Amino acid sequence: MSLRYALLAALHESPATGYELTQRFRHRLAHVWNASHQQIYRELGKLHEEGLLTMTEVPQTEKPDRKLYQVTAEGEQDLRTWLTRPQPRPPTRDPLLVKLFAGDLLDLPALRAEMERLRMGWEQQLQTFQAIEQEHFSAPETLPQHYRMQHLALRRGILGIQASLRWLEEMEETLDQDN
Amino acid sequence: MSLRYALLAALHESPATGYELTQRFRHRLAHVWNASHQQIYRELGKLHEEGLLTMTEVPQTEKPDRKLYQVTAEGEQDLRTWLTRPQPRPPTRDPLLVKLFAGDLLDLPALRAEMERLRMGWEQQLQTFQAIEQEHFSAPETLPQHYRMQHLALRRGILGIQASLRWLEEMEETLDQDN
DNA sequence: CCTTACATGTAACAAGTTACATGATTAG
DNA sequence: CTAATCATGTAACTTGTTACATGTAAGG
Repeated sequence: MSLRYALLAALHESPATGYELTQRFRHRLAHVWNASHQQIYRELGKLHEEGLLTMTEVPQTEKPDRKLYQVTAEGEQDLRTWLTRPQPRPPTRDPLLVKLFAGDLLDLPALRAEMERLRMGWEQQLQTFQAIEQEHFSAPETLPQHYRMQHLALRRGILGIQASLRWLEEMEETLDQDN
Repeated sequence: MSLRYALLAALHESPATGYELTQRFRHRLAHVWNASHQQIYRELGKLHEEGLLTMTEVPQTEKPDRKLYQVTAEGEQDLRTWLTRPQPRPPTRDPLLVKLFAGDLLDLPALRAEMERLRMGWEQQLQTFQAIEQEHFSAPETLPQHYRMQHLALRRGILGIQASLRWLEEMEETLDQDN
């Protein structure tokens, strides 16, 4: 349900094509809402049908035409209404934690390898996030509300990853004791 | 895909009915893998068809018969194999973070109210988790591996919530500056 | 030569949600 | 009288994933 509102919010920031939105979701929105290009194109189609978006075809030579979407007044109103409604918090579904419940069936070397891969991934993502923070949000007080809110979303990502890394350390300690 | 393995792991711990599994998922597995009773019954049916579980009907008077499921050798092997394969980390999809990207359309009073509700929910869950930790995991070194792994999953939940609460504080500060 | 970026999709399937259905017993 | 616990499900729908499809241009 939230995908449509994520799209409306992203398009409210600035009009875009499905392709551009896919990039935004992959990069700036990776720590907020995940969506593949298939989902995005499908949802854009629906939103357009329902009159929440306008679509303008921008012809190109030698490439498929770009389809530029913008939020309509109705779309903005829909988003506004959604924003006032309390949203459920996302359910937890983590395959790695599932593994921990398999007890003695666990393959410890494989688990350690997986943890190591995870750690590298998280550390890299943390660096990316911190670089963005330095570049765009180094003086938060001076920023307009719009950007401060985005900064808060990024902070969430950073704090989450830091907690994950601390947890990994705890895990490694426990596994070392076990041996 | 992981739901089936969560079920196999839970049933490996001890055989159970769909109803009992639903309770476990709601309580002990809430911070690991979420699933509703409909999903659980459906998946148990499939797993049984595929021969990964055996099912024994236990007659009861005046109530529907209980269907007790147990993992077969094949099921255990399937779980073992899955455990050695690296799993993707769960994608992020958080409606509250989506809201932060709506910029000037955000309804700040509604946001504050939502944060307050969230905070209460998290604090309560944290207390629950910490109570479980004290009761079952106060001397982690002395526990068998099986329980130590479950403790690690719980630690993940605790660290995650603590990070969430710290983030909420940051948010409140920012909103207060804004006014 | 191969991959990445650009730019759009369709089709089939798997997973997750919401609503509905039944029926006894116990606790407040 | 009402709600919760026990115990099972079906049906319809929405969301998310995976695989396939097309075609150019630029960079290493």
